[in-house]
Amino acid sequence: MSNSKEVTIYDIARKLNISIATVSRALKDDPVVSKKTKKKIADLAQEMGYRSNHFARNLRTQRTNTIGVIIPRINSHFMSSVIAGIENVATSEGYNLIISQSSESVEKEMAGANTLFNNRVDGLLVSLAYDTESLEHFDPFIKRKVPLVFFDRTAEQKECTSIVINNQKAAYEATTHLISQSRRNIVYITATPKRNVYIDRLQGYKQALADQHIPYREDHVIVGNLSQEAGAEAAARIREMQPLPDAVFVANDNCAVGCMIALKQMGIRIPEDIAFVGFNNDPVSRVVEPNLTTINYPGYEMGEVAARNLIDHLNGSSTIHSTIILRSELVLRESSASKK
Amino acid sequence: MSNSKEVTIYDIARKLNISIATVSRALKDDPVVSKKTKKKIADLAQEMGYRSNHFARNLRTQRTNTIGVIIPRINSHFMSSVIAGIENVATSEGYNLIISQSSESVEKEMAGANTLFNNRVDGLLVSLAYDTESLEHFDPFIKRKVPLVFFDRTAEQKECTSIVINNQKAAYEATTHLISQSRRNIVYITATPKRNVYIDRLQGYKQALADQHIPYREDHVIVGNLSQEAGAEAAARIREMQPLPDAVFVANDNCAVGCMIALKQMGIRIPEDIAFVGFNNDPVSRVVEPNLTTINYPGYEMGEVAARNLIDHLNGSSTIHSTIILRSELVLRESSASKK
DNA sequence: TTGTATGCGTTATCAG
DNA sequence: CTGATAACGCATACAA
Repeated sequence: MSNSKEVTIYDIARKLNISIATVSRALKDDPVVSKKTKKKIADLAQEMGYRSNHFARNLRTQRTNTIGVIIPRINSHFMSSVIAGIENVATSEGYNLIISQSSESVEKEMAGANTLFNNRVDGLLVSLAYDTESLEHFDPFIKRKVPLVFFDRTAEQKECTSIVINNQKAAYEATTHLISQSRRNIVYITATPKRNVYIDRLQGYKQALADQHIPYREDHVIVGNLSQEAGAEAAARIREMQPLPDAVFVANDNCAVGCMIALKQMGIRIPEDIAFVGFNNDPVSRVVEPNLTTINYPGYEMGEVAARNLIDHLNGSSTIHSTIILRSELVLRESSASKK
Repeated sequence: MSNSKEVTIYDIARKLNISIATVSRALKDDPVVSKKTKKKIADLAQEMGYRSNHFARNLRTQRTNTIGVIIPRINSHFMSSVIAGIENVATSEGYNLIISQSSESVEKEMAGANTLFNNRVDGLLVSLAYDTESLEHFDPFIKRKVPLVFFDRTAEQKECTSIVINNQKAAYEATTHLISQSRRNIVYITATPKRNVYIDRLQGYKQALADQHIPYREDHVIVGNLSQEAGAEAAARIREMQPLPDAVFVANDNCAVGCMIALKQMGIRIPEDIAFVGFNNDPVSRVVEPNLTTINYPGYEMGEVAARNLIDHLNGSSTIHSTIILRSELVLRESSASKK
């Protein structure tokens, strides 16, 4: 049993007394080679444990069948769902995935982009770090015509598709919903509004207030990193506000939950005293008490759509959309019920 | 600006009037080439936008600098933490990751193994699907001496390292803790005890009962898929038990939470009527009310250790451990407080 | 310290 | 339908 040497098309050709060209063609299922020899070759390849050498092939064809993914953090419910969706489509289409985390750092994002560039990925899926501003580190891809698809945390970039939800509309609906529950003193907890998602949500919040003739108050916007801890800190600030706000809209369920728990410990009742709406429809939103009203953000689907779009692009079979907007919707739960 | 053609070491050599061998060596920082020429080459490479061709290199060296990962599901808190840990170590060591999800299906696991084999990954990190029994699909790797590291969901396999926690001990402690809180009628919710983790945990549960002279009752073991829904179904069964159990140990926080919520809706008080202990220290365990006592399972660390071990292995710098056991510990919270 | 020559396993071009 | 042969870009044994 010779198990330490790879079998190549040369080995197959030799045994069958034919040329490597024919073997290569047969293995590719090229219609030009006869069914008979094809079968012979396939059988022997199987028997000898042949596996094609991707490197030789890639070296020759200049393609890698690999997709690069750059994301801020892999271990959040939303992002891991996105990845799962991407993986699903990519695998079924014969693409491999190389994943790189930026950990919300521009430097790491640049390093990751560089690595993926050197790996010659066929295409790139990107969700940007919080404070990425310049997109220069993606120039090499653009120059080489490597297709780039942004999702969730996107940026304006010529010739690149973006996959998003309508963040402004979602935030508008969330806020309007709170107002419809007779809340008028509505705090908004968010991350720094630099990135599209946070800019748009803030916009939606403001617009909803304006449409209902409620003055926008800057001191009602609390900026943090949207962690559970940030939620608890926000709770402390809310506690001090005069008068006590009667609603809180949070750009992230996790943070909302941290805030709710902290407020409850202070004896504040939810939703009686303060109503809550979160964002993402993270599993915790159905565990916290009361259950959290939130925006359903279809992560898995977003991953599938992003991967599908990129692959279509690679196959040349894609009309280029500049932006794809997925449906999101408000999920009503107890945390935003009317005041008693 | 010629941006459509890749620059190679030939281009550099030609411009500098030296041989490609020297360029190749300089780029590898081979000590045999003089500092001066090295500098010249590095500068020009930079200026010309040279990037090394991994495929040509891999074709030559027979290494890929790629690690394959096979996991049941990427979108759980535990697994995405593991992946994050793996990614962190792998990237810093210059390895790429190819990730494949089995979705708990043996077939997909086999397909994934096959793909990764064809991709000639240098090494493999695996967490097995629920009901994988035969490990034949990993034979190709073993034959080719591709190192294999199992983590969490492991199996006995010669020459492979396993990274685990002491599941039996953890379950033993959890159960003993419940008994120490004066609970004696303890239900255990688990997945089918086929895979090591579930076999060991069941063993720990039984042992704890035995050591405290509490008879083991088969009808107190509820088997399901450990989802939140399974937890709710388990709650219905628990509700029917005569007498009502006074404690529940669950092999997974998510499922525990589903069960708790369902029981609470039935008017059963936690922990007064029934105490709970979960497993994993998932974020939901700190959100559910009362907060869930659980076993802290260090996912991120497990990912780091697994990747580190594999890479050490690849570098030949590893003493081969057959099993590495990470520390886990019981985290006490309100769900398992003493009866009033 | 540098250069020459060869092969890694494919695919693609041309000729039969 | 099949075969011979030239790239693809790099690393390295051997020579100088």
